[in-house]
Amino acid sequence: MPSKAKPSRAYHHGALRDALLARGMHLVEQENAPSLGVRELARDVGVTPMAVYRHFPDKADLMAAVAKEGLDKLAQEQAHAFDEAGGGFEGFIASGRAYVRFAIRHPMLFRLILSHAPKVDLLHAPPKQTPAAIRYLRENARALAPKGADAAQVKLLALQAWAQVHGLAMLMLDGQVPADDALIDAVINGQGLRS
Amino acid sequence: MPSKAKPSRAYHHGALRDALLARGMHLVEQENAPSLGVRELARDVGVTPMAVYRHFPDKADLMAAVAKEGLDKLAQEQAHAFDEAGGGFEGFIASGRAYVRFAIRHPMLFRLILSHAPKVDLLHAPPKQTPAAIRYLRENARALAPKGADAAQVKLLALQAWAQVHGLAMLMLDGQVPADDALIDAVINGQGLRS
DNA sequence: TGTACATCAGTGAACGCGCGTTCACTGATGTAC
DNA sequence: TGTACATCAGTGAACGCGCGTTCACTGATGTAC
Repeated sequence: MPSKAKPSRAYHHGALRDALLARGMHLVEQENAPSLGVRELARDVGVTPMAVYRHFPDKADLMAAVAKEGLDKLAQEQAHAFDEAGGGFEGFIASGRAYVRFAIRHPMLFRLILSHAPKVDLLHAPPKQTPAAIRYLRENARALAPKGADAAQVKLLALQAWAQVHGLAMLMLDGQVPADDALIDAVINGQGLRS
Repeated sequence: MPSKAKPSRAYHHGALRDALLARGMHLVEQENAPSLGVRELARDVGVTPMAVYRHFPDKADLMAAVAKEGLDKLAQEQAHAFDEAGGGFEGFIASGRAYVRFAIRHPMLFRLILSHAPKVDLLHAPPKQTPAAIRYLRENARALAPKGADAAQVKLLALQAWAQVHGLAMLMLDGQVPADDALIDAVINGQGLRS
């Protein structure tokens, strides 16, 4: 009883959409290729390339969806690191370290997030429109800003912190700086190296 | 008098190599595509794709050559900004600003430099092996480090400065932060925004 | 409860594209005798 | 000084690949009467 033609409708109710996103996340977390392909993803899920187009208008839209999930995951990991460190300044440092480590562990996803996630004007966008990761960064900056700092100063502090960890992450991703945990700590908390 | 077959040997003595590099730089400075293609470059220079392979073993080697030139150019612009600002701390700030502006003005070249230029371990490589841009960064850090700082602390300071400006550059390139001159200054010199 | 039919998520084949790279070649240049 | 020849920088055509996307279709599912 050979089944030449596979039965269609293996997924119901947008379940294939979920599967595409889940496998997409998985691939993008594991690989370090320049980009995730529509055909590649379809192959991985076990479906025709065209099936993807039932759920996403085009490749860019699919990428944006994966990037959004990735951004949420990054925010979660940062929040977790913050809590585990007991919050406060130590928590802030820990969340920065989590950011860099996330980038190193998932280079392709990290780049995807930066290139495809919704752009946010950190300095002017209202809180409602910012993704969790950014809102989180801002809140931390506000809590740690010197007393009497105005809103603009807080936002600038947040941006400086972001630029610092982001730059370190990118330099390590591009192999310009060794991806060394001790080095991450040293750069982020500003203390000199012990060696 | 139609000339069907173009005369070969239009370039002499590695002149085509120079032309390829020059036009490659030009293209890579102007465009913002993900990558420069062998065929694209050959087309631009007015030569068969295969002619490129007389001078470069493969695409990666060609890219590395362009990246190296780009890195030198970046270093020159930084040095120029440093001198124009009168050196010292102001010069250091100015060279950081020049770094970010270079990235914004030449996104593709900047990315190419980061991905294809020779990797350098900023913290451990001997000066002879470091490109001018990195040596320059180190010298600045040394000059500005607090008195009594040891070598490791100076190198860490250099890395922190690099991460700061590099992160800002990347965030602006990816559209996560507006590419605003006032913002660059504010982030780099650490003062609060005036607005 | 049974039947007719619209919906819609999938298939399978193909298009057109540009890429990096290979192969065999051509014809001008420089050199040795 | 003239001729024979090796060198070598280019040409032109083709290969094989994977991509995003189109088109026409099929067949199972859910719904209305």
